[in-house]
Amino acid sequence: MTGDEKNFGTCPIDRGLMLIGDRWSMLVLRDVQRGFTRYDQMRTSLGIAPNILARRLAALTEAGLLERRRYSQRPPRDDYLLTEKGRDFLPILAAIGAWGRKHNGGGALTRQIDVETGEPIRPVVIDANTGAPLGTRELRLEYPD
Amino acid sequence: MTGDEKNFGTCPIDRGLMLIGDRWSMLVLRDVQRGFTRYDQMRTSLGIAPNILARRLAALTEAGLLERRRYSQRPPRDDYLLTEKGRDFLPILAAIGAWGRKHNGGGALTRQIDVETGEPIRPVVIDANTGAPLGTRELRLEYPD
DNA sequence: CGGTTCACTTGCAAAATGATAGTGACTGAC
DNA sequence: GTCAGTCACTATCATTTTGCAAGTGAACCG
Repeated sequence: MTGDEKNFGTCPIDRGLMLIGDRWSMLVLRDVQRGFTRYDQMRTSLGIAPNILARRLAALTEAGLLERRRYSQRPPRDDYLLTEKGRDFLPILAAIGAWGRKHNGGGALTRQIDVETGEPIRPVVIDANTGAPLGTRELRLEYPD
Repeated sequence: MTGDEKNFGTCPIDRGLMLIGDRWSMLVLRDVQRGFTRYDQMRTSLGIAPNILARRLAALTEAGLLERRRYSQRPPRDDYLLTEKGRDFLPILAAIGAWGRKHNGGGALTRQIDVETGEPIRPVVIDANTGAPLGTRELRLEYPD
């Protein structure tokens, strides 16, 4: 370990970012979660250029985070739904949101409320093995053979 | 709520992504966590163009996730350290890594090991109020007044 | 048949990214 | 003291991506 070797390809973070490593993709996912599943809803909600949105939707569909579904035969119209892969990413968006609220959160911001308790959620990343929040215990990197 | 209003500015995810919404920034943060705190270590580790790395480091420093520290007077050399804001983001990188491993994880990948238990960590985002993993309970969005 | 909605596509300008070469401060070796 | 070498960039230019504005085509509604 000299500190200057490439580890492209073996890093799971990199693998994740290959599929959604840009701002618009994440915001599209957020919109779909909110129920803005149609092209025009997203376009007006995000204020994104139409060609860019079309490309992002195609990329996210290609990457398997979204799938197109025909929700109306007449007129023929599709919307975009989260796949399991896409739904699995939503907790990360919530964590980014919590971080954004803490560190860049001037003014009133939207919150996610747990319907049952009525309380705003407070997303925290823990290690499922120990139950401890990440950042509270010492970690070490292990490289593959 | 008709489904087509703009909520730019009140979304905490958006606020978060304003500060680190791109691939290189996240990979730089990852490298700093690994102990690659110097310019040339990151450049060779990431395979990034020098001008791009310089710009990312400046942006991350400007955004308050990194800070420059003079670690040698002769020759004068700086490295980049995580601020609290930057350290707070690391659990999110771990969560992205877990997602990348699950959904785009062919081949052997690096892992983070809990030093005390010797086990690989399994990052999960929970709601600190209920302790339940996100995605297991129903949520609702609340908009600010 | 004319107007409207939805979901884009096309064409072009602007901005970001990336490759390559070069610069300047310094060190350490001869 | 000069000379190769390291480190941390900057400068220049090509390529790629993004973004805006306008247009297109299918379908429906009156």
